[in-house]
Amino acid sequence: MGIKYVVLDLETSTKESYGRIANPFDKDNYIVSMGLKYSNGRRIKTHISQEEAIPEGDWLKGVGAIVGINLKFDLLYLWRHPVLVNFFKRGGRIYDCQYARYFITAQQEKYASMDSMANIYGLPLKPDKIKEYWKNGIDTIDIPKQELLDYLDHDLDTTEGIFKCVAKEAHELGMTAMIRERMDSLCGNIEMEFNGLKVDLEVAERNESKLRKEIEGLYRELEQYTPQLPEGAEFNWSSGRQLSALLFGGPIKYRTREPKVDMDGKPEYYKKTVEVPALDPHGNEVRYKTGDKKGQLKTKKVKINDLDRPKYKIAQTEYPLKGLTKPRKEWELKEPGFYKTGEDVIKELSARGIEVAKILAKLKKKEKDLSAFYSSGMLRYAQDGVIHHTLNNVQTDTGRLSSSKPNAQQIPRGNTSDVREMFVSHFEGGEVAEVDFSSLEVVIQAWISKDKNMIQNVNDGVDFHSLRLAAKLGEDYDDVVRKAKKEKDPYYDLERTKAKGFSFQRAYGAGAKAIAASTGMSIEEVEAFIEAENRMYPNVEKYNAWVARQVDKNAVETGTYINGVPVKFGWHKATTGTNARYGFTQQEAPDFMKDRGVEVSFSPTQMKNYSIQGEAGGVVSTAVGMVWRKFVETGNFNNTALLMNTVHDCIWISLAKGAKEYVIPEVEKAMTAIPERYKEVYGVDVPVIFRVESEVGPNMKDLH
DNA sequence: TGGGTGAGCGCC
DNA sequence: AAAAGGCGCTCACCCA
Repeated sequence: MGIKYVVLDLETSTKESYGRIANPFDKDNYIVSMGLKYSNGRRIKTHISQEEAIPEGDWLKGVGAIVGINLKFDLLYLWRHPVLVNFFKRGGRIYDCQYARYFITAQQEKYASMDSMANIYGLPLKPDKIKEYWKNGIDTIDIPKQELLDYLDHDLDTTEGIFKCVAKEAHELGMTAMIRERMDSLCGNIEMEFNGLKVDLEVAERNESKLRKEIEGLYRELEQYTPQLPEGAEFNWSSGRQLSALLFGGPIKYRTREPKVDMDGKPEYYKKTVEVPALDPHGNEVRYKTGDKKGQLKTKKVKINDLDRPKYKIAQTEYPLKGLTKPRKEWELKEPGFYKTGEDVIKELSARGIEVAKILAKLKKKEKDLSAFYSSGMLRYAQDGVIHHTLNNVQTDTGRLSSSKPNAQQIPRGNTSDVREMFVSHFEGGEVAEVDFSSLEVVIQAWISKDKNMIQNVNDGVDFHSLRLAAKLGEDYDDVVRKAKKEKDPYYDLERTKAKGFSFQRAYGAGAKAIAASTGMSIEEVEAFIEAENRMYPNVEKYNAWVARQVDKNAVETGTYINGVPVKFGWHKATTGTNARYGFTQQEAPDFMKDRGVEVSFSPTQMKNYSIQGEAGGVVSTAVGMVWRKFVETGNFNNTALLMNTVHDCIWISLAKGAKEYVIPEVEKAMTAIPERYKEVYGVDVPVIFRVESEVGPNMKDLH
């Protein structure tokens, strides 16, 4: 008879490094105590002071699932332990109560703690005493053994209690299957963090110094444009406000150090202590008459002004600049008199023929790369040439992952910078790969809206940008594709690019005005696109309206207020069979709504977007889970491949030489098997096809 | 000096 | 008629 589950909890040393508390990748951290509570009631507790921290033998024998809270933390300490590896190999699963709680609350409860959940479910809270030890900087190892083990017992019992409550709630909400899928995906994420991103430090260093030289060159070009400022002020090209003043006129604020003077106008100094001869009342030196120091000069200590260290005061001074051109009104910042100096603004100024703007455009991109992605940024997380990023699984409103310390989901794309060149294979002479879902958001939009035409178009593999253009122009799709893509007819090429901009923003729920503003199209032109879109895919609008109705129907007051009006929270369920939920909190209404007496409202753009983003996240999550299982089953393809990262619609893999031949097809097979998987897990028919594109290369920049 | 905020920008 | 979605990081700037 198998054991249904075991509750797992570790107490570890708590050294923080590389942005991680109790960093599992730090050689100095270790397991102090390990607790296991099996569903049959048996317990195992260890303590490093008396035995091995990890029990002997197969402590997961016959176990179905490991239960815990924020299991990623504990499992990273045990990730390559043979007992755990074998457990997964024979189909073992995990159940992270924090992750489950996140989903049953429509992603509203992020990082739910044991205490917060114990509170909700009426279970005993953690004893404060142990927390006090940690708070006072006591190492885990120095906490009295029995106290720590009692604490561990408490955690095991409470976790088990929480598990039962969360699982019950999930079941009642029809979310058991979805949560089960997500747990395999979480394992995939743990594997990715464990392996991390492998960095070629030589390439990193080379590219960084190249970038520094380029930036220096651009600064030299900027010199002739640097305004003359008074003594003590230095113009800072990376300050938005100073740039605004240079371009559009305004004050340069700067600090000066001025000598501090006393009430009489005399300069003040820091004091120093000196020894001076002690004098008798007549002003003569005094010598010791007896004792060890007999005959020596008597001295005393006095404080005098240290003339080397005058006191300064910091004064805030302003110097006005005339400006080079007129700003647009819409560029104005909250702080009056200052204007945006971002990419869009710089672009327009370049178009106006302002030379300095052209240099600035290049400089900004390079400075961003340097500060965010090289030694002062992302690269400082490299531990022995590996960046162990954190994939946050309980962070977003939509159920997507986020990444931090560092954020490995915002590394510049290969065509815009060299940053990706430093990311290489974990295997000597190996390769890296990125496998993407093709146009995932459009596929999901078609699926969740159940729009027949859109589904048809997705499955036919049409070029949506050309199709949208064709619909707008009232021309034949095939003609447009030919002219825009094959013949590269300048007009059609440009128009298709515009349609592309439209597509992305439409997926985010943007309105005509916003799309017009950012694409440079006229409002009429955008509206023509929207009309064509609504004619082609009528169900999308219907779906959006349905979402809004559901959210309204499920709305309850939150207990908070905006301008005295109660704020509501509403939600809707996914239409894909996952039973995922998407939650929305009312926000302060825009002015035109307020004019009609509406103070707070749900954001239509959020309501249009969350389920697209979230269900896409669900698909990727399922894929990561399946792919991870394949890696487990094959022992990382006999140790020739490693999962590295995932970025919303793709998976990154490290490959040994030659491994792509057998690894990539398996990954593609798993990712394109979403319909079969959803049928099996949720019992639903998925109407859309999932396509993937794989790219392989020596590094993440040069992929083909 | 350290925390919070806004702007800007990297990814999807 | 009317609302451009989700993240995390760095910098400048302000304030305590």
